[in-house]
Amino acid sequence: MTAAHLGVTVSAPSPAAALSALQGHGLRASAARRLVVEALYAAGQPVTAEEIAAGLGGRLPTSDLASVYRNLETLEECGLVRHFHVGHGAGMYAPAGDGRDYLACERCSALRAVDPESLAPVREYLRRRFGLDAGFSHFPIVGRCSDCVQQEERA
Amino acid sequence: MTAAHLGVTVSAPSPAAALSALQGHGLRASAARRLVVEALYAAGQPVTAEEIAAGLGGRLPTSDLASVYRNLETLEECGLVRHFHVGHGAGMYAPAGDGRDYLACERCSALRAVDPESLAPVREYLRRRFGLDAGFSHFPIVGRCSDCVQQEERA
DNA sequence: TTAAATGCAAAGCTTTTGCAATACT
DNA sequence: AGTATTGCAAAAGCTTTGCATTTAA
Repeated sequence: MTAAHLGVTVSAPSPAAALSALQGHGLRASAARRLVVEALYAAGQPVTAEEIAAGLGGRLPTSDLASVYRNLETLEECGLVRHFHVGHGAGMYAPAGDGRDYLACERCSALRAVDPESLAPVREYLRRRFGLDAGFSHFPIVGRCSDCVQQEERA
Repeated sequence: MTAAHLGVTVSAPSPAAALSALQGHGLRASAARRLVVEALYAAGQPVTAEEIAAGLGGRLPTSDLASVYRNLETLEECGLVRHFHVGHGAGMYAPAGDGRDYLACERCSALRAVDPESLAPVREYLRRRFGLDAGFSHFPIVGRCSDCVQQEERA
């Protein structure tokens, strides 16, 4: 059972801290891993494995996509990374413990970061009414964002 | 712009009615289409394209998977079928206008049908607080069902 | 030194597409 | 008859896996 499977989240405040944490788990801080970690922090928002492998579009060195996936999985098992799924596209990855939840637009794919506390009433309602424990961290709420709703009203 | 794209839902009460509706759209009621429609109604719950193509595991004739996908799309464009996505797996298809929403368990994959009205407070909250128009019909709410929560508490 | 990690290639899974053959109207 | 639809095969998009080679500790 891994950290991620236990729901443990290790809030690493920086790439260096994340790599130290990795080594604390007996894992190596390889170049490929450094790249993944740096990309996640540099992006400032959730990114896909593909974007990481591409060095965030040139800002960082590139890496092999399969290795990126393997390293994201490793980092997630250590509680340093989390990922979630939105719509049909590729999975989105972010540093764990970023203290954010996301709302996704199914039309324009926009991601809106929100305070997890602001979803507490929803979680509470679902728990009480259905016994459903919805975290929204792995499968965020998907809908149409206000911009898209307005656009559709005009049309 | 198709019926489905307009958000129009044509509640066909039976396979025969659905096929009539199809013909009303100038489309043909082919054998392959009949199979898809009958499978959707016979299943009584959302099913995957693969399950339809397999004739619901022997209960019905089989069909080509690519044709099933094409026919599901056609039916959806006529407002006769809807589909939604749960977790990582394949898309789930059901007759449109079944008057149900679903809650999904991310652990055991169970689908729980609920009265759409029972999610109104959640929709209302999301709309007011975030301007998010969440229908939950294409991307249902995902969480851990009560059974799985209990199991985890014991462990 | 040596086990962990990488890079490449190939495969898996769901869904889509091209196209000649078929079947509905 | 004429066109919508089918079935098959191939490909696309995301992710995982096998394996020989490299590299961190």
